[in-house]
Amino acid sequence: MPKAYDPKQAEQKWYEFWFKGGFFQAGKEGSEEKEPFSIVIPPPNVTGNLHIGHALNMTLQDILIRWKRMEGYDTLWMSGMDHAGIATQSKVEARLREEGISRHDLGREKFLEKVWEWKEHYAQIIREQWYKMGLSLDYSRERFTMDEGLSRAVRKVFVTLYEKGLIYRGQYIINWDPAARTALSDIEVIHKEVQGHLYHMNYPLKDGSGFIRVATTRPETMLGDTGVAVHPDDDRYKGLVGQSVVLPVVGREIPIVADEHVDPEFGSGAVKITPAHDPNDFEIGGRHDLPQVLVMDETGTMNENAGPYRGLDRFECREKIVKDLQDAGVLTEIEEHVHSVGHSERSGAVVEPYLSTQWFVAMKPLAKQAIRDTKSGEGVRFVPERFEKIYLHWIENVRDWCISRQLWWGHRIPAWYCADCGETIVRIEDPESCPRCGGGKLKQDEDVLDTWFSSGLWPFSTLGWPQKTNDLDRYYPTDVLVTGYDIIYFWVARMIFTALEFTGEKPFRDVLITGLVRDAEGRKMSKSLGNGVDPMEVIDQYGADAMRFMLSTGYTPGNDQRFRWERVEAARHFANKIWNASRFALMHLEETGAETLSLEAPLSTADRWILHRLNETVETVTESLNRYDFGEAGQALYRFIWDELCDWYIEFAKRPLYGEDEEAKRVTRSVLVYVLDQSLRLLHPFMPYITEEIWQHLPVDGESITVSQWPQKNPAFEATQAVQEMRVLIETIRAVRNIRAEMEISPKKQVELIIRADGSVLSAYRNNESAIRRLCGADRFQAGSDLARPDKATTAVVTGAEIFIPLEGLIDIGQTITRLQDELKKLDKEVERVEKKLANRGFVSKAPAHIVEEEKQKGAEYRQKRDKVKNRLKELQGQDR
RNA sequence: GGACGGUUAGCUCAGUUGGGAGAGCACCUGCCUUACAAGCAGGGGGUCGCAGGUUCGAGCCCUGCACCGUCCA
Repeated sequence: MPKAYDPKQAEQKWYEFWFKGGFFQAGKEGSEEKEPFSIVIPPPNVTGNLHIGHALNMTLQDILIRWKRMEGYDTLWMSGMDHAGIATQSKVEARLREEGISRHDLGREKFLEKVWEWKEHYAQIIREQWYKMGLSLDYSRERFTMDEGLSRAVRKVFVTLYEKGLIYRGQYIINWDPAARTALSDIEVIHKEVQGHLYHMNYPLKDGSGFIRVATTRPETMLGDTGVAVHPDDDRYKGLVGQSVVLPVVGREIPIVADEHVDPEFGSGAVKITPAHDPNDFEIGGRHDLPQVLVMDETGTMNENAGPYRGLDRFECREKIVKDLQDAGVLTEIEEHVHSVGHSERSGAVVEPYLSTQWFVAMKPLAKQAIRDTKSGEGVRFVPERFEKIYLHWIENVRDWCISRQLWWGHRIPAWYCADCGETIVRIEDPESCPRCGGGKLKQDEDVLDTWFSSGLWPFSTLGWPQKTNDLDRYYPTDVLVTGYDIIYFWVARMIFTALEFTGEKPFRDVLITGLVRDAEGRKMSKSLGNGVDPMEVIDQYGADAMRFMLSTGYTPGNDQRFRWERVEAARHFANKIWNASRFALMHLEETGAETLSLEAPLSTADRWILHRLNETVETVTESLNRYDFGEAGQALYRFIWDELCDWYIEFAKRPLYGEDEEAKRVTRSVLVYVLDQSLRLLHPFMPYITEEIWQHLPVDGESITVSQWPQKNPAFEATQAVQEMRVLIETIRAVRNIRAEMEISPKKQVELIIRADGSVLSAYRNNESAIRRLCGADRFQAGSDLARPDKATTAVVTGAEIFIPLEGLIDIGQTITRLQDELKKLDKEVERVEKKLANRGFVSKAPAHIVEEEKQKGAEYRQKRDKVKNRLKELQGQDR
């Protein structure tokens, strides 16, 4: 094995091995008796490359799947991608634009061919990125939202909801994206605070008796005004209700109406009403039968109703109309005003509230069951819990969902209109003729469905629904969904509604919510800032395992994390550490091969200690994963492997391994192989490649670590005595090293070590003499209960023992005195603290007995240590004079 | 305006039923010691945002405030 781990060489090799071995495939022969465990992938958009957020999300899922697979479940990680309507279509259109053509030049059919080509191209890129990340997706089941099967599911849902009256078509104010030229749903609109203006205008009363003053942030919409509204209780305007004003520029006569909805506190208390360009005005207009006048077209350009402003962009129009109205004395005041303006989530364009005919889903009836479930505690469990409130608040206030999009790329709405009688026909199968008049002139609705309509069916449509397939039966409902908090409304909530409605079950038991991966400065990664991190670049530089470990550990669930290259580097160092520990182990295994661990064999203190600690680590890692606490699991593994296995166990093991005692060698090798094997298994879900690479070198049975058994806690490994002994040994070795460092004793120089102790502590020293000699750099060693204090020796005191290092006069005693005085100060403080606590009657009577007992023991230890230090000081100070 | 998250070592962050403040990186010192210099050994560094409260005991629970951030209206 080479000195450093080379990810590139391992990654491709093992991924191919796994892939060919079919380890990722669910429901293979022999898995019938296993319990199923399933996750569906949040399908990435086929728009392009995966970003680091995907890498995080996918890594977490892969950890869960690999872990459960090792625990013996029949695991399914459903693979697939999303057609991503607007996003994909606009990318393809942009590409075409470079060639100087528009989608209209091509026509619908030809354009869609181009999009399918694009899809195939990027799907392959995405698959390759999945491979590189080491993901154990079931590729044999990969789905696409526009597959035939999934499209059937979409139609089935659409038709069923239509027949129940939960899908309807109508003319309402929707959010219009003038750049993408399509309707949007409410949640596709991002509201941003914008510094704008409030324009005050005086509309002249028809009878010439004066003006009524209105205020607006959007003066260009005045062209579409069809009324002025005031609050019915507003005394200022009581006499004016029922009268008319003459709309400036347009000359239209419009009524003054009274409506409860008007806020008398805002502006002058009178508002202009533009029913075709504002949702509130639409409502008010409806109540008062006001006409609806659209003044813009679908691109945000003023139309023929805008009179002289026709042909102007809406923002140009604003500037011009403000000037004109000022000149005319209508617009009398402009105030600075901060208000919230909707922007398209996709195109970034300012969204236009726009009157148009669209399809909607009535959400309230669908939300009912989901709300009931959550309130009764039977709903989907959110991890972390706090996201449940966010979800609940949204479903309780959900509004109807505009699902039609004026795009070509997507599921075409299964509605046909009869040219002869005007009938609307909604069918799963394409109709041949009109069922009402028998006419054959049917035209399908031009629009497609919101992408999220099909994504909302993902957990069951991918498993074959509406057909009753084996997969659906076996793997549905799924166990957990892993996704970001940014799509709780878009996706998670909608999956829950539709699943409850169409399958009668929750789509998943738990939903694990992840935070965002931000840049090192804490900013959101974005294309415009150019601060995004490409996961492929990270893998290229540090390996997939390092990236996975960095992303999945060391942060809090649900919180954002910052991407820092130093942390990836630290993860790579960790991988390398394991690599070298394994090299060490394999070096000693070469000659003899495998050894089976036997607890009957004469195990050393270190052997029993590391097995005990392994036991605890198995428990911590398993329990943490059960809680989805990847950070804790990762930390436990890091500490165990680096601090305990490498820094202590292996150092202790060197004595027997390099020694002459063949039995001791055998025993040590058996423990080392066992602990390494088990550690690699625990680490495998996090770092699949390096663990497989090493595991394949180890003399253990099994085809692949991927399908090896997950470690179990072994009660026979309990060894509290060994833990106590190791504590003393480690404390002693540290004390000696500390002395050596402070006294500047060269690492090469051997010293003499005399330890005074008795009872079990003494036997611990005697049993581990050679390890202590090695790790303390002591070529002469004595331990006993009644050893004489040597002259000219420096001293340290550890729990239950005194340590002497004779120094042959080359060291000044003053240094030792200073060190012991510092030590004494610390101990005095500790003793004082404990005694104060124990003197507190409240503490002794109210604190739990075991806590009080612990304090007493600590107190005894500190006092004992302190007394020893004091005695030594006295002796030394006497000697110094 | 409402809700939520954050504020802990120079930096990035852990800290799970309240019981002696931790990690990684950075920093200082000494080491190419026969797994690993991507390493080893030793070391310095924090009034846990502020103010109250509950408790024998608060980084952790309660109240208020400040600042940063997110979502919703």
